[in-house]
Amino acid sequence: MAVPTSIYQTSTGQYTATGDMPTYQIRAPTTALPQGVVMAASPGSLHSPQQLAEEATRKRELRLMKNREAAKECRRRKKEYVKCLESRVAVLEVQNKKLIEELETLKDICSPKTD
DNA sequence: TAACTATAACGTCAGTCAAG
DNA sequence: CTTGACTGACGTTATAGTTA
Repeated sequence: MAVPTSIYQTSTGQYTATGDMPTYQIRAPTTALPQGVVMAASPGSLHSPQQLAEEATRKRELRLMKNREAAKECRRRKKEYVKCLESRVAVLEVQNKKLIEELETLKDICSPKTD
């Protein structure tokens, strides 16, 4: 099943906002591990099925923990992006209102008098 | 006050994509 | 091809507001 890519996602995964608003490019390499993460022993030192199972479990827990953090960060960025869009909507609505008013004024000025 | 509803935040899975 | 980061989708949980 194909998962549709987000309409607000660039090819590199950053959120973008068009127009005057800032562009988010905050994807940074995550080098630091969360506290409490123990690095694996080198693969060559694993032998017994017991050790292999423990290694698999450890890898899974590490993956889940990283994904947990990634999901939090992803949601935070998305919220920020939505906020950004909302404030842009507000600005454009004000702009639009002003332009409509200006248009009405110009119409009044330019329309032939009918007395 | 208990039962219900709406909403937000979360954790996990599965899929995509870019880099190596 | 493999791997790691990212993110949509889904189910769960917590919390606040509403109603009988």
